[in-house]
Amino acid sequence: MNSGEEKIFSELNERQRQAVQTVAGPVLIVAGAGSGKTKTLTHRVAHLLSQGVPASAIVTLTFTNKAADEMKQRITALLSEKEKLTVKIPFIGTFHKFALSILRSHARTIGHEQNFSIYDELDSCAATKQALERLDYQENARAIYKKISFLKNRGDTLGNGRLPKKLQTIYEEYEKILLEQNAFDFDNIILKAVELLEKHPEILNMYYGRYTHFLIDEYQDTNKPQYELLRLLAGKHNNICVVGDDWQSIYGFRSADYRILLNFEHDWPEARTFYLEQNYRSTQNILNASHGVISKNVARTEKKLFTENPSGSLVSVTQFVDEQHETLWIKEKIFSRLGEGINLPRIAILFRTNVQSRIFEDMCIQERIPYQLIGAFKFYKRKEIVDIVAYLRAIHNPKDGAALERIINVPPRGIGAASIARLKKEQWNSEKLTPSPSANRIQTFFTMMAQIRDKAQKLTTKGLIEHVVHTIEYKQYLDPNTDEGQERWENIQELMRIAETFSSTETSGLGEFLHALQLLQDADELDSSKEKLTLMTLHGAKGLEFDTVFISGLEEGLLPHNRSLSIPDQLEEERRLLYVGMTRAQTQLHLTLCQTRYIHGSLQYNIPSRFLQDIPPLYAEFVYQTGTPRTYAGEDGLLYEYQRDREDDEDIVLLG
DNA sequence: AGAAGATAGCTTTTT
DNA sequence: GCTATCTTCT
Repeated sequence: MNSGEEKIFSELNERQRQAVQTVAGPVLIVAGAGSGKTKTLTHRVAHLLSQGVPASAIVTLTFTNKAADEMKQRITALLSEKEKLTVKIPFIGTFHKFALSILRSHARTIGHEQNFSIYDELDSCAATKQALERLDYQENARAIYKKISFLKNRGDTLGNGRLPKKLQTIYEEYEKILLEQNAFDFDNIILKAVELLEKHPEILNMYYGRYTHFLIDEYQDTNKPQYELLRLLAGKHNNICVVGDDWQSIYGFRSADYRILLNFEHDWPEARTFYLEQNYRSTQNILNASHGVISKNVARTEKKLFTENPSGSLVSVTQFVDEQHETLWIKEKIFSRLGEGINLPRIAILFRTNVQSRIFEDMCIQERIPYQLIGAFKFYKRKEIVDIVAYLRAIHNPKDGAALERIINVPPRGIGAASIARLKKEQWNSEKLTPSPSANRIQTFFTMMAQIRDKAQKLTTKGLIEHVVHTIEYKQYLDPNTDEGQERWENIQELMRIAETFSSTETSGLGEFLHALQLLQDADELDSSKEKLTLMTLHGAKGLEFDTVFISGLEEGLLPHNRSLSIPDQLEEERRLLYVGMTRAQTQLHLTLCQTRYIHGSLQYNIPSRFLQDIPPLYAEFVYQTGTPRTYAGEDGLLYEYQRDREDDEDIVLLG
C-alpha cells in the first residue's frame, strides 16, 4: 500500500472503508444524513484510480453541477502531488451532461444534426404553444408542457402509455416541432440517449468498451429514464456503485423515485449493501429528534443513525401568536448566537415555501444583517442574457424556432406579431413571405443573421458576442443611461467573460459553449466565505450543514403543505422534507410556528404541524401558546397529552 | 410598441 | 396580498 492508499483509508470508518474497497460488482451505499457520503464516494473514485482503473473508464454522475464541482475538487484534493500531474480526473458531471455527450456523438443516428439546440423550459413552452396553434387548440401551453414533461420523467413516453387522445396528438406534434427545429428539450436529452442505446446495440457495445465503472450520487433522486440509462450502460460490467438515502428523497414531485433505490438489490442480485449510520454532523438530541420524525414513515429502509458527538442542547419548538413575533424571536436568537461566537455563515433560516422568505428579508434589511437568499435571482434567466444567448443559438442552429421568435423583433425592427405568426407557420422560411408588409425588414434580418453566421467561423465565442451586440446595437437598446440599463449591460459583459474563460479551459466552439450554458441554469452559488446569513427553502438545504438552524412555519397547511394533506405518499415526502431540514443542524435546532399567519393576503389560524408530535419530548423543549392542544406520539404510536410542567407557557416573554 | 389596467392563481426545482 | 401574464389602450 503506497502513501496515497494509506491516505485514502486512514480517514474512513470501517463501513466506509468496506464500501470503498468493494471495487467489483454492484454496490449500494445507504448513507444517512451527515454520514460522510460524499467522502466515501470521492475516496472510492481515488481508490479505483489507484487500483489501475483508467480515469477514462470511470463515470461519476450527480444531479446538479454544484455537486459535480464539489466532488471534482475533493477528488483532486485526495490525489498526491505526483498523481495530480499524472492521473486524469474521470468524468464527473450531471446525468444530462453525460447523456448529452452521447447525443453529440450520435445526433445524426437519431435524425438530428450536429448543431442541435437545447430547449429550456421557456423554449419548450414556445414549442408547445406552436403545436397548439397548428392543431388549433386553445389549451394553456405551459400547463400542457408541464404535463408532457411530467409524463416523460415518469417514463410514459409516446407509444408507451395510453394517453388521452388529445394530449397524445399535442405530444406528437410537439415532438415533431422539436425535430424540425433540431432541438432537444431537457427531458429528451435523457430519453433520446436511452432510445439510441436501445435501438443500436453496436453503439451500446462501443460504450461497454469505453466505460467500465459507474458511480451515482443521490441515487434516491433518480427517475425512471435515468435509471434505464444506467441499466443499459452498466449492464455489461455491473460495476455500479450507487449512494443515496431514501429518507432524504424530496423530489418526488419531479418524478424522482426512491423505490429505485429500494429495488437496487433486486435489480442487481449480486449487490453488496453497506449502511453508513455513524453521523458526524449533529448532536445526539438533534439526531434523536429527527429520528423520531422520520421513523413514522412506512416506506423506507431500516437504519438507526448514531453519533459520538455530545448530546447538546434540547431542540426548541416554539409557538408564537403571529409571524411578527416569530421573526422577532429568531432575530434575538441570531444575535445571541453571534455573541457566542457563531458567525452568520454558520446560521440558516429554512422554510417550506418561497413566500415565507419575505418577512426574514425585511428583518435582515431592518437589522442590517447581511443575508443571501438562495434560489432567488438567476443569471441565465435574465432577459438580456437570454436575448444574446438566443442570437448565438439562432446563429449556430438556424432552425432554432424558439430563439428566432425571441430575437426577430428584439431590438424592435418593426416586425409585427402577424408576420411572426406567419413565419412560424412557414417554419421560418422567409422566402414564402413576400406579400407581407414587413417582408423587407424580415429579409434584412435574415440577411444580417447569415452574415453574422459567416463571420462566426473566424471568431472566438467572446468575439462573436461582441460582434452580435455591436451589429444589433444592443447597448443602445438597453439604454446605459438608466441604472437598469447599466446593470444589464454589465451582465452582458459578464457573459463575455464567461465565454472567454470557457474557451480557454475547454477546447471548444460555439456549440459546446451553448450546450454547457443551457445545462448551467443557476449561477447563484452558496457562498459561505462571505459574512452572510442564509435564507432558503428546505429543498435548497439538502446536502448542506449549519451550526444553527431555524425552521419556520411548522404548521398544518404549511409543513405538511396543504396540497399534500390528502395524498399519503406526498405526506411522507413532507415528513422527509422536515427530516432533511432538521438534520442540517450541527449544534442548535430551533423549530418555530405561529397561531396566525397571513397567507395569500388573508389571516389564517394554524394548528401545530402533526410532525411535531413525533419529536420525543425527551430531546426537545416545547413552548406553546395558551389553548394549543399539546400531544405527542408515544413509542406505541398512540397520542399522549404533553406532560412537561411549565407554568409560564401562557406568557411567552418576547425580547425586544 | 410600450404602458397602464385586468385577472388569475398561488409548493417544492434541476437539467 | 403579491406578482406574473394577458389585454387593452394610447
